[in-house]
Amino acid sequence: MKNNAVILVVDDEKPIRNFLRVSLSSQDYRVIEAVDGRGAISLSASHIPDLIILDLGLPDVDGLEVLRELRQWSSAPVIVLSARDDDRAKIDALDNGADDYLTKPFSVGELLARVRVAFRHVARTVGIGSETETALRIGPLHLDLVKRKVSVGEREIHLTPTEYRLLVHLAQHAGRVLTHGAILKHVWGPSREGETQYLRVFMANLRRKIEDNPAEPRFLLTELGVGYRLADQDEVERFPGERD
Amino acid sequence: MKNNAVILVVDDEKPIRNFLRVSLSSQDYRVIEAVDGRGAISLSASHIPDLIILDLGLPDVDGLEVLRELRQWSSAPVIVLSARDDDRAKIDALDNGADDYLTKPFSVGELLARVRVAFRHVARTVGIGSETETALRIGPLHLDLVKRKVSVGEREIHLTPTEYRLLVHLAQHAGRVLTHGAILKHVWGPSREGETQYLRVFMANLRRKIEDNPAEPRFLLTELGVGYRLADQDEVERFPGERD
DNA sequence: CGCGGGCATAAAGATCTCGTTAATCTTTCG
DNA sequence: CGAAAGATTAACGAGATCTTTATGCCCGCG
Repeated sequence: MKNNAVILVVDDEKPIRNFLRVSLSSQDYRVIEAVDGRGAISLSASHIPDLIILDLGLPDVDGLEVLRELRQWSSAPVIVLSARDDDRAKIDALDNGADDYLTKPFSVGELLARVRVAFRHVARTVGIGSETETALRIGPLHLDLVKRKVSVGEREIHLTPTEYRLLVHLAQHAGRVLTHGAILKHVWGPSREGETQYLRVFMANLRRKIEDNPAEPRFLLTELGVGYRLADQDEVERFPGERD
Repeated sequence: MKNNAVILVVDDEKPIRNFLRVSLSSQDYRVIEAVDGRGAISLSASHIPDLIILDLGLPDVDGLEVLRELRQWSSAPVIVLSARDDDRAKIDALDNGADDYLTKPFSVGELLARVRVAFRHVARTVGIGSETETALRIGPLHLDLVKRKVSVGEREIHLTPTEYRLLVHLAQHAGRVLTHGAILKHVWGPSREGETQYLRVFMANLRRKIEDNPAEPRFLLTELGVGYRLADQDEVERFPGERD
């Protein structure tokens, strides 16, 4: 299966954008592009990229400002590119929410390696003890965050990008109730907070795909008037009937 | 505020170790040191550092080998230092489990900033996985505010949004008498203050759900002419008939 | 002994929320 | 370019929840 991760490239220089697009696409990343700060913010809000590559030298807004703005609601990793090689610039960027800092000119190989590191971090979830896992399991439901694959028991499930983001978000907070607003903000971006109807449609779709009996969900539970909750391990195990 | 994180510095050159020790200690990190690969592995195993700063040019073992070894069982972030500035070296290190790569000579400020980034990543992953303490317990009555779950003994109780708000409000003031007006204002908003009858209906519903014998409540006590009170720990532990 | 205030409970609407379907755009991909 | 997949929007029935009303109980007081 393809790597459906979406990467937002923010740079005002066309050659660099082209260069990055080609390099990233060749690794099966999906690339979207912005040429300035405002575009970066609005694209982030509308497309919810999984990673952002941000040139600090933007024509309209200060790159750091973009970074701070993004960090208000997005937790996607940000790799900063910059021509400036001085300490101050690096420290400022890193302390304002950047996850990495690369000085131009940089090599594609290094950039791709650092992108892989960033995704490794995202996929990292705490498992038993101090071991880290790149997968989530709730009873027979299994999410592989690296391969972006979902399965119930032995059955592999195909999810659309939005469905996947939604399920991962729920799974990372398994057992907890998430309000409609919180889910919408994280999965659809801050502009769609309030569009509860989206959520209902997607929950219905998800249930159809991962529940044996969508009318009586075992995993995707409704908290009426509040939001949704993915059952945690204990809850799922109480219902016999399927091996895992 | 003390920062008790333990950082393992692995470098064969004493001046660099000294330099790092001073820089890191000044930020209240606790520093332990190893001069070669074998020492690094054994110190990691015995002291379980929270972060590792690893020079790749070690006298005994190849740095990459150390990295791979560590990654078998440790998930502590590793920041690699190296004199080599070529792509191949960086990519190899990053793909073998390093979280960051700094070329010597580097600035303290940048190193510290990258250390902060690494800890930010750790904090995020453990934050999600760890259990939170926000729970209230009054005898067998248990409220988990994070999961939004209520149980009496082993029995889970389903509450409607309003019932839940009401119970939480009472529980947060367990043992104290709350007037009708105060409860109404908090749970329904200021406009409904005065509608005491609401409250009676909801108290009856709550009692039916959480009391063994709603006619002789153990938890939800009526203060005649004043308001209601949730029994505190001590009261509940006595036998129901024994009050007063 | 009857009365009235404060309370508990039940039950009948009224209202809100959810799940589902289906139609319509939009984007992706061959 | 056309087909297919995915996202958005609108509509509606079913069910849960909230509000309102009605009724009966307990108890102190005249």
